[in-house]
Amino acid sequence: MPELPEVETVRRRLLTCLPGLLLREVVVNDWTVAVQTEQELNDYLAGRRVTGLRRRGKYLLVDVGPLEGPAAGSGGPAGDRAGGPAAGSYAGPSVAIVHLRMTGQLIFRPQPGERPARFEWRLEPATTLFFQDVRRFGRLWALEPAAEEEFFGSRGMGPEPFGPEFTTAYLRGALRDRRAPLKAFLLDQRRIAGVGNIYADEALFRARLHPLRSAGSVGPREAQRLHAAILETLQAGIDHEGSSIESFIDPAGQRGRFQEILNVYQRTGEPCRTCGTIVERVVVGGRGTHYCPHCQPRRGGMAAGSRRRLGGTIPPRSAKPADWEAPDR
DNA sequence: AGTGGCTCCTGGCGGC
DNA sequence: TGCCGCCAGGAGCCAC
Repeated sequence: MPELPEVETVRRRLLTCLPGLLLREVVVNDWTVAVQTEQELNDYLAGRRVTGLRRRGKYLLVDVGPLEGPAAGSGGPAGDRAGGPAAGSYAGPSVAIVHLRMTGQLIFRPQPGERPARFEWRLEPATTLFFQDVRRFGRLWALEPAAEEEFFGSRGMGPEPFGPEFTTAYLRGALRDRRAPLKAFLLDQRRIAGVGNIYADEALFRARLHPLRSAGSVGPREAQRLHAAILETLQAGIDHEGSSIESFIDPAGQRGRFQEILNVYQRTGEPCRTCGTIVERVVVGGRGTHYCPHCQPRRGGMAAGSRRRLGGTIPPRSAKPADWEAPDR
């Protein structure tokens, strides 16, 4: 599932082929992914040249320049408005915002693939950017650059992990007095933008913190460890071009490699790579959560309800399998 | 305000 | 073999 490293991988790949191309037309084939009408999307995006690609948390932003061609000086594209807030005669630069959610894929190629594209960007010279999305959770928006701040502000997006705001001091302050489990805290985009289920589990393992510890129980040194672990885990994800656990592929059809070095995520019942203890799974906030009970001990305050979730007893440390060998480190 | 739970959505999988 | 029900999860929404 696309999280910050996967979206960053998509951004970097598109950066090699998309800028400079003219977006001729946006075609919407599935209205569940389009928040606006096709007309409005085209009012903002059609007839414009791609000027850049950015990322904000798990959102991909495609910048386009002002309207080009014969329509540019004549009050914008023709055609009846289909309703909703109108771009009208807007001819300035715009930004397209894409969220891949669970299974969204942006595929850059000349021909459609086997799966139906939820939307298509017809480009010049003749190529198309296809948006495929099995579960149809992905979304596309188009707006004026001036509306971008409001777009993210209304969602309460937290700081970028690699931005200047995300410091150890910020993290300590954000954790303070929160009773929610650490895992739920990391998934909350209002606290830190871009962390999802895979990288939350992996960051907590790296920081040696139990996912059910209440956020407020984390001490200053632990917060420092968590801060470093979040950055290291996300950077490792980017370096490995994302995790292809379910369906992630980048715009060139390449799979990521981060799943090959996962420590705990979806490794329930397998030995921890560090100590050999069997990796366990618990549900936190409705999300599958994986951890090593030895490397991520329960000491420190546990979030409300977590004792019951774990059955009220400390799980016994599992014996190392006979054929287990310590990995080279 | 903070927190937890439900919902959307569909392919894959286990159980019968 | 075929059918049924469950599971996966990002983010928005709602209830407490």
